[in-house]
Amino acid sequence: MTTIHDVAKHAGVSIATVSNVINNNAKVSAGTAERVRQAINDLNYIPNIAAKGLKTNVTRIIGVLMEDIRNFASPYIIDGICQQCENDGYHVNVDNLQVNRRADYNVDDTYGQLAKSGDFQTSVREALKTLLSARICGLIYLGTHPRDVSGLLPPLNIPVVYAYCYAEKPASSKALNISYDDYQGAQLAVKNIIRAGHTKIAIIGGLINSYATHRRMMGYQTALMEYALPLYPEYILSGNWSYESGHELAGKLFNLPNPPTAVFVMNDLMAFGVIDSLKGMGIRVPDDVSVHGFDDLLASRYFSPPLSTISLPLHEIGEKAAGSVIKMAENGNEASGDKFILIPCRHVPRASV
Amino acid sequence: MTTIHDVAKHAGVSIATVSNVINNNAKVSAGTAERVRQAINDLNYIPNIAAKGLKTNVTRIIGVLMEDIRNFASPYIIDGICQQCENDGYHVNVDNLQVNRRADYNVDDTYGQLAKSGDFQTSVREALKTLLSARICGLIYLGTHPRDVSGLLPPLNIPVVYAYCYAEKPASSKALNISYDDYQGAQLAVKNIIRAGHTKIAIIGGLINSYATHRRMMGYQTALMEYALPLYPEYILSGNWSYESGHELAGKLFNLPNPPTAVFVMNDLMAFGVIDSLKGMGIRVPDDVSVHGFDDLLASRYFSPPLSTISLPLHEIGEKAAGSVIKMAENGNEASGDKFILIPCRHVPRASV
DNA sequence: ACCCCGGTATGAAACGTTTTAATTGATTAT
DNA sequence: ATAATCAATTAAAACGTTTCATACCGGGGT
Repeated sequence: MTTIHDVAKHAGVSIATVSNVINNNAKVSAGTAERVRQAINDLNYIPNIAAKGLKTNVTRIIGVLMEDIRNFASPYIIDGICQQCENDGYHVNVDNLQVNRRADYNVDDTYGQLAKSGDFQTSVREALKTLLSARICGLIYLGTHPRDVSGLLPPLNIPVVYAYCYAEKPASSKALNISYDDYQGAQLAVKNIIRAGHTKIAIIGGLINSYATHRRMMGYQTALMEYALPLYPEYILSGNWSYESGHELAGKLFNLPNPPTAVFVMNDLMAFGVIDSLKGMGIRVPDDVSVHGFDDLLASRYFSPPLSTISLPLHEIGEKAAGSVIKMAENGNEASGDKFILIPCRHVPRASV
Repeated sequence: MTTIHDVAKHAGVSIATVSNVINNNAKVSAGTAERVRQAINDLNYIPNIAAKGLKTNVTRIIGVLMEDIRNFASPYIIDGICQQCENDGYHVNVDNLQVNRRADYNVDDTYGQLAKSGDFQTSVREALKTLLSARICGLIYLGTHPRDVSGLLPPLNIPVVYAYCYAEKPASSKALNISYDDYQGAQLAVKNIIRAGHTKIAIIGGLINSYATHRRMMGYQTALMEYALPLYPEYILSGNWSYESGHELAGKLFNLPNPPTAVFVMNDLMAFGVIDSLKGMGIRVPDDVSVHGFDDLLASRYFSPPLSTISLPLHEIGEKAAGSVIKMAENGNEASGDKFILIPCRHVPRASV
C-alpha cells in the first residue's frame, strides 16, 4: 500500500512535512499543504494506524468484551458504543466470549458460578490477551451478571467500564458501572398499573438472589407505599426468568382464594408465560387481569395482547459507556464522579394493562 | 508495557531468540526456550500486534462493515464470524454503518436507492478508510440489499465477501456472495403446507422487485408444480415486508369469493399482521386457515399461535463468510469455486399450520 | 558587510517487532 | 592439528509513522 514516503516523493517534500499536514501540527505553508493534500488524494493514501500507534503509544482503540452478542440487549448497546466511538475518533475492537456456546453455561446463573469456573476465566484471559495485543486504551465489559475481570488483566492501569452489568466487588474496584435503573423502572411499571385502577397487584420476580430481582422488588414496594396500598405476601413470587416459570407461577397465583387483578412480571419472557397460562385458564387479559412486563422485547409488541412493558435505555448505555471509557483513557484513568451510573427506563404502555 | 526487549533482558538472551520462541521458528534449545517462556510469564508480556503487523505486512485482521447491527440477523452472523476468526487466529474489526439512523433510510428500499445516494457512499467510504487504516486483510460486507462497495475501495486487491446480501453486479465483481437459499426455503415452507393437506395455498410476497421476493416466489411455484397443484393468480399478492401490509393483504385475500385455506407469507412480520387480521375477521388459525412465515424471529415462537416458519442459517453464513475471506486472504485473493454460496434453510414446524 | 530572526522545511532517531545473514562454539572428519 | 560441518545464537536492518533538533533562506537591524 501507499506509504507516507510515496506521498512525500509525489509531492516533492519530506515525510516530516506530510506528517505535519496530516496532523496539521507545525506550520506548513498553504501552498505546500495543498500540494501534499493533492498527492494524498492522487495516491489514495490511507495512513497506517498501527505505525502511528507504535510511535505515539496511543492507539485510540476501545476494546469491547461481551459475553454474548445474541443477548437481546447487546446489539443496541454495541450500536451506542460504535456511534460514540466514531464521534470521538476511536476504533472499536470486539471480542465475543460466546458464553452461550459453553457447555457449562446456564441462563439461570445469577450467582455467577460460571464466572468462577477456571475454564471461563481462561476464556476471558484469552480474550483479554487478544484485546491487549492490540494495545486497546480502554475496555468495556458487556455482560449480564456481576463479574470481575480486572483481576484477570495484567496490572495495566487501563480504564474498565462495566456496561449492563456490574463489577463484582464494586467497592474495591475502581471500575465504572453503567446500566439502567431497575428500581426506577419497576416503580414506573407498578405506578402505571396503579393508575389504571388496580389495588391488588402481584409480582413475579426473577431468580431470588439476583441484583435485578432485588432492585425491582424494592421499586414495587416503593410504588405501593407511595400510593398507600397494602403489601400481600402471598402476591410475591419468584421464578427463574424463563417463559416456563412464568407459566407455572401464574397457575399458583390465580388459584389463590383471593387472586390479584394485576401482575407485574419482572421480564417479558415470563410475562408471555403468565399470559398464556391465564388464557389457558380462561382468564382474559386485560379485561379480567392486567399483566405488565419488563425489557421491551421486539416480541412484546406483537404479542397478543401487546404487552405493556418497560423499555431499557440500551443505546444510551452504550454511548455513555464508550464516552466514559474514552474520557478516562484521556485523563489517566481517573473517573470523575460516581462509580455507578444508572440511566432511567421508559414506560411503554400497550394493551395488556 | 513490557516489550520484547524486557523479556530478552530478563531471560538473558537476544530479542531475536525471544521472537523465535514466540513464533517457534528457528531452532532454539529446549533450555533457552524454557527460560524465555518463564520470562514471558513473569513479566506478563503480550506481543504488540501492531508492531508485528508492521514488520510482516500481515495483520490477520478481518474487517466487518455492517449496515445495521440491530437487524435481527446481524448478531447471529457476527457471532459466526467471531467464532470462525477466533478459530483461525484472526482479529475482527467491526464498523457499523448505522444505516438505520440515517434520515434518508427507508426499510422498503429494495431498489437500493439509498446505496446510490452520495451521502451514503460517503459514509461507506469513511468506514472503509477506517477499516483500511487498520490494514485489514479481508472485508466482509454485511447488508440486506444488493450493494457494491468494491468500487469505493482503493484498488487494493483485498478479498471482499458479501454476507446475507449480494454484490450489486455479481458478474463483474470478483467478490464472493454468501447467503441463505431463498428458493429452497420457500419450497420447504410450501411443501410442508401441502403435506398438511392444503391445496388452495396463497402467497404474500415482499416488495415486488426484490431478489428475495422473486426467489421465494419461484420456490412457491416449484413446490406447487411438484405436487401438481394449480396456481391461482388471485392467490398471489405482494406487500412491503411490514406488519401493516400483511394485515391489509389478508383482508383482501379472505374476502375473495373462493378464499385459500393456507397462506405462505414471505416474512414473519407480515405473517403476524396476517394472523391478527384473520383473528379480527373471526377466522381461526390454524383451525380454519393455516399461516406459514419465513425468518424465524424470536417473537414467532411466542406468537399466538406459535408461527410455523423457516429459520435462516445465520450462524453458518457468518462462519462461512469468515472462513472464505480468510482463505482468500491467504491465497492471494483467489476464490476457489463458485461465487454464490447458498446455505439451505431449516423448517420450524409450530402450531400455525 | 554582518548578525540575527522568524518562518518553513527536513534528517534522523525512535517505537516493537521479524528476519536475514553473520557469528560463535562445539563436534566431527581428515 | 586443521579444516569442515553443524547447531544455536545474535546484530542489525527494516516496516510506516511522529517528533525533535537542526538547517535553510530571505530580510531587517546594526
